[in-house]
Amino acid sequence: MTGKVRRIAHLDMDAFYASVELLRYPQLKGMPVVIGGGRRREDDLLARLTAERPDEEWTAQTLHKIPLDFFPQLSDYAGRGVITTATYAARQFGVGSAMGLMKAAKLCPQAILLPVDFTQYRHYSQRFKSIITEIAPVMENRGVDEVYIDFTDVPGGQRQGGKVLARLIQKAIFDDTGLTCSVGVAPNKLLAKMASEFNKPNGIAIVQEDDVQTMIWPLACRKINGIGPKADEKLKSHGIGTIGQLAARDPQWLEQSFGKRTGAWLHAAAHGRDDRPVVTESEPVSMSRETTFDRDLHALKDRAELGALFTQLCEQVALDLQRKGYVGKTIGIKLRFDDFQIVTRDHTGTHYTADAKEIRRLAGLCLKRAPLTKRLRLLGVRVGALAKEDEIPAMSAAVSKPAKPETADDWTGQLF
DNA sequence: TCTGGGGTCCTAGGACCC
DNA sequence: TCTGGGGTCCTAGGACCC
Repeated sequence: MTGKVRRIAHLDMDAFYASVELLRYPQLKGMPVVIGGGRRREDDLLARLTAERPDEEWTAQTLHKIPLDFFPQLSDYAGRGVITTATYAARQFGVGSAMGLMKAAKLCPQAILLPVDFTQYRHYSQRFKSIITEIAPVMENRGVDEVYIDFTDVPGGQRQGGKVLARLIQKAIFDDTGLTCSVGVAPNKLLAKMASEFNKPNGIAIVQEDDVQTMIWPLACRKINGIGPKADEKLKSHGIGTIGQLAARDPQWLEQSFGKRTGAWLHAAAHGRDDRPVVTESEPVSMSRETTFDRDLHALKDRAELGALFTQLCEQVALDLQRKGYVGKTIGIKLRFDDFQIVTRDHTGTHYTADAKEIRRLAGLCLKRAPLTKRLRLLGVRVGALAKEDEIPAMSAAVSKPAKPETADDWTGQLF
């Protein structure tokens, strides 16, 4: 028997949000459907339902019972927002993730627009992940619909390069949830991630060390997880379009052009090298809440509205922290102006807190340091430098002194 | 009628300490 | 009256990912 080799899988649920919605509304099968529009859409829906079907009581918890004919077609929708997921039928029309709803409406006006229902998606997320860990315990979370799995020491994980185990997991997930996924198995996370895209949907792809030249080098650099639009553009400006072209460049030249660290990483990635482990546990670094307004707001003219929203965001972040048992030391704000410029301000305090009023007070101080001449499109509140509530570092043991009430006047009370 | 929300990590300069 | 490094923390911005 030959020795074990490292086998890492990347598993990606197919059109996850949309597929979960299809479980709820099977009659949508084969039809173009997009999910998106943000949370406010839920509120709008609830308001409409309450108005138009008053005989039933509608809350966020009963949202999943909304009759299908309540949802608009894209052509009837007027509002801000982007697509989170599109069904494969909708993708045929060229619509896809992160596309603005207005643009999508032009490409596929007949698509049904469903609001996001995170509660439901989280439920299915936990289900498919627990199925995986029962079979292969070393799993790393990559958001709600993706994981890495270490196949190396799992029984059967070496057979046919991982194909047998991948198929077993696929089947177990489908039998339990009715959802399909795509799996790539390779010597490391970098290659596994790329491989999982090869045979979507409901596919499996196996990449071996020797396959890098034939299977990876023809791909665009953008397929490397970590090369985004900016890096891709820069690579193209140097005549580098494919991973093979990147691999052919002198590593010294890469380090000179992209910086020591990035250059070395680019070189390694292009050769399919990556030794990052599969990490099963991690602590959160920050928690935040942000919201894009229905219309751009003015710091002074819309002061009351902004002040109320600001307080609400602080309360939501505080609740998130408390629910998960965290406290934080750095409080920050984020503003997006009407021209899409983003500004952040933060402040690291002397003690940890998860108290809404204290967060509100410190975020208010941050706000006073931010420029507020342009109209605002988005407002966010963030708490960072987190610690577990029951494991606060001894040096700064003082926790969340409740904020003084006088702070309430806030929203730029100082300005102008 | 362009462009969500929640994250992580990196960089770079300045403060401050030894 | 001159001129060090190294290390860490903080802040702001930006790239990138799901």
